[in-house]
Amino acid sequence: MQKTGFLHKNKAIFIYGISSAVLLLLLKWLEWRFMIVDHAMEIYIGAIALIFTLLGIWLALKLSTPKVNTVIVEKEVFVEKEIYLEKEIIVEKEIYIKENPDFTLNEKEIEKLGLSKREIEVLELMSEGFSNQEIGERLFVSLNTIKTHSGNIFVKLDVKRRTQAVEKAKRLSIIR
Amino acid sequence: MQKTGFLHKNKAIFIYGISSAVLLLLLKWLEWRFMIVDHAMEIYIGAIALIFTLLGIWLALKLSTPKVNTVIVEKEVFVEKEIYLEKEIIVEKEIYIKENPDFTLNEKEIEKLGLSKREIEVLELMSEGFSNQEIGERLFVSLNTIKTHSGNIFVKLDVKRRTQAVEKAKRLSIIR
DNA sequence: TCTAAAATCATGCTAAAGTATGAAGGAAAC
DNA sequence: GTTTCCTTCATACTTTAGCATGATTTTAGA
Repeated sequence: MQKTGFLHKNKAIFIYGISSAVLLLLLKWLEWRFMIVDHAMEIYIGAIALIFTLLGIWLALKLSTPKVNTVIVEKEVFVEKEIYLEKEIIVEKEIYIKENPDFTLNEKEIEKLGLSKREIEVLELMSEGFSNQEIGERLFVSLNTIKTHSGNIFVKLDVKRRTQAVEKAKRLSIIR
Repeated sequence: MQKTGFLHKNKAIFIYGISSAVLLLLLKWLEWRFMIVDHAMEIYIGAIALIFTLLGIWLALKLSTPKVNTVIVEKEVFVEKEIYLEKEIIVEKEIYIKENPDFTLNEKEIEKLGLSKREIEVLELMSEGFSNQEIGERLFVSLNTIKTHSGNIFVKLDVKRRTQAVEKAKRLSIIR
């Protein structure tokens, strides 16, 4: 998994390495054919050039890779679902994103903003795309109540619209 | 278009190829010049080793640096101020949230849904919490145009509201 | 060059969202 | 026992969002 990933990511480098090797061989062959210079010397030089190029590449990658590895946090995983229907093989690949596994609720932020339990509930349903009416139905309260809640949420989050509220709440890890 | 794209993408490789060719010519010349000198060989080999090592490092860094850049994108969230009055020590903590580093745009999904470039743009601004009016101003088009776009987006995404559209688009990796 | 898709804009309308204000019951804090 | 905050609900109003429909202009592909 990691090796293939490495190969894939550094494809250009390997392509270069291989192509330069091929080119060197070609040049060697041409030299051999026309007997211009001493072969042993040329092969020696070529080998050194190639080896030290690869050494340089290896060195650079070895020294720079750790940086990348420490920063990468794998968040998304794709799950593919295939549906086969009778004779006609309809393959529908629906791709979902798994929920962020390393989500930690930012309770400190909630407290700082002064958001109540109920407001968080409303916020969560908002983020799932429910209308105020639907949220009210789910929480068994009236539309007006949800409007009041959402209004208070906007004030506390210092935003103007629900879309902004959701964006900010997610950014602050108040909701998933 | 494709050829230029290839050239552009592998620019570093071609630059490297050309420069190494030039270097080889230079070394060739040096070889002829110092053929008589005793320690020419050692110097020659050493120079080649050094130069090709450096070139290898340069090549590797050139090709791997962009990956590093895309990984460490950070977004400012808020500034937390803790003020201690007794000792008059003011501590400022800046807290950031990392943007998802391994986001890959799901172009297959975009194509399947038939979303146009402009619609994606509108979708992105929507996800940032902008109103239709504001989106229109940012894209230099009228409110009505954005309404048309957003309507088309909802149909294509099979949703009823903008909040749902944003939620689904994020889930499908159509937007960040 | 012709054509289909994309992008633009408009009007009229309905639905939903958001604002402002007030009020009342209940629980926890002081 | 009063105060404070949370939750609930209401009314009235403004703004924004969304729907349906039609039309024009660009743009890009066959």
